[in-house]
Amino acid sequence: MVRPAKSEKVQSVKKCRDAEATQAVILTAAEAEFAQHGLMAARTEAIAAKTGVAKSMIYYYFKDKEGLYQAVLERSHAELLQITQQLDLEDLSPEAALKQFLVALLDCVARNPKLPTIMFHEAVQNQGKYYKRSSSLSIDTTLVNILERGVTAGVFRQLDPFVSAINIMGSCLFYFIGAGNIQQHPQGKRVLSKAMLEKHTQEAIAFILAGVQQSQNVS
Amino acid sequence: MVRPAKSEKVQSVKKCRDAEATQAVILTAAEAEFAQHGLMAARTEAIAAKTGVAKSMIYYYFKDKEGLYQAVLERSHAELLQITQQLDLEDLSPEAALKQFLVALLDCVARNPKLPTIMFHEAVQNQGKYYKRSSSLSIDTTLVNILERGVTAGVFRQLDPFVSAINIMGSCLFYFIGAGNIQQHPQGKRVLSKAMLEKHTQEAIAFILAGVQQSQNVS
DNA sequence: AGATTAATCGACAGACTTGTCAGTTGATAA
DNA sequence: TTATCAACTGACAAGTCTGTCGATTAATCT
Repeated sequence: MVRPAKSEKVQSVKKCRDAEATQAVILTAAEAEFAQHGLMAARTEAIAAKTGVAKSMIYYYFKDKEGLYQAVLERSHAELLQITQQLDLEDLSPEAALKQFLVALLDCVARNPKLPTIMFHEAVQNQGKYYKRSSSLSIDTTLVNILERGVTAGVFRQLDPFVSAINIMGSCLFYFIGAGNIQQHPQGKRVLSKAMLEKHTQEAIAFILAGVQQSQNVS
Repeated sequence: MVRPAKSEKVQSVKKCRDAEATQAVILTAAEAEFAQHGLMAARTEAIAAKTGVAKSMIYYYFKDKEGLYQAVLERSHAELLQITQQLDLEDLSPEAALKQFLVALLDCVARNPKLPTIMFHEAVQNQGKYYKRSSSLSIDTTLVNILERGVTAGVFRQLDPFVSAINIMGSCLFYFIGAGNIQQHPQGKRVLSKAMLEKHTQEAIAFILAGVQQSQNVS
């Protein structure tokens, strides 16, 4: 789908009728709409209104609402998919692997804060119909594997890798899902501000690493 | 809203036309539909189809879709609200209070596994419009308070109570949000089976308690 | 400059949804 | 038994939403 450079000169002048730019703004607007409402409740008219281009452009470029939805899904998952795939954790200790994994995951979602919400909608409403099996599954199994290794090696406590993987993902992603709703920031900082995103990353990593280790005093 | 016993004899014979029973089945069907789709994407026709009664009954008893939605919200939050309010944690140590809180919360959502999903939809789609401020807020501040006490007392590590409260809630609730989507159970057990719910409760409590404590080896 | 094609728009047809209403049926009470 | 009323139904009016189509405009090529 890469457009062949139709002429040698790269014109950086802002074009009025730029197919790629139009598709991009539609995708961005659609991402916001789908993140908030999900596939069914999203309104193509609302998406069009946010872009400034006519509603028919959606159908011109993406066939129908479903096509647009899939495009949004693919675009927003691309980075996560790529990052988790190029992660090579086999040689690391379970603790180091877990930390590495969390850093990558949290960094990725901090840059795509709408991703968790989109994933949620997809999972709940469409029961993952639009996931062939790609991202979220592979990401989950990666985490399960790390946990299994750690338990076997005795460096993690006797946790259930499957359930714990879900709970860990919850610690990482829940923040973003609720973000739109949470008004009460600690000292007036916006939840998705750079400072708060960094804080959340730190907190989540510390919390999770502590959570998987042997607790010192079992009461 | 308690119906006054219209006659002394309590008739346990199954009535064909029972207003309360009809409302109850509508509410239950609506709970499922709203949990999966949220307010906008929920279809009154789909709700009616699940109940077996005519669609117009929804409007007869609940005025409109929004009225039904609010009724569902109130009914599904009632228990959580009541449980968290009658929790008296002031006199307990931070650890004991946290454990107590988690037991109550997890027990409640295990009995109402659709609640987290409904909360999620309400938060994301409607930005909490239908929460006056009731349940989820008070529950969150309760947890923040416990964490603050624990940090001040030095029994918890130097965590950010606000962010950590969200992450903890994520550990507790995320399991239920994804439940409909997760097929792969560890040994073939269904995610919402009694055994798995109990396992999740145990795992979440152990994970969270370990997560808030000082980690033994700070690498 | 004129022709060609891709990008864009606005209006609209068709389908789907909500909410209403007039009428029917079963329970209760006189 | 009959009257009355609440519970209930199916058909439909009105509104909303998706997706299409012919017309229009900007860029590109010759």
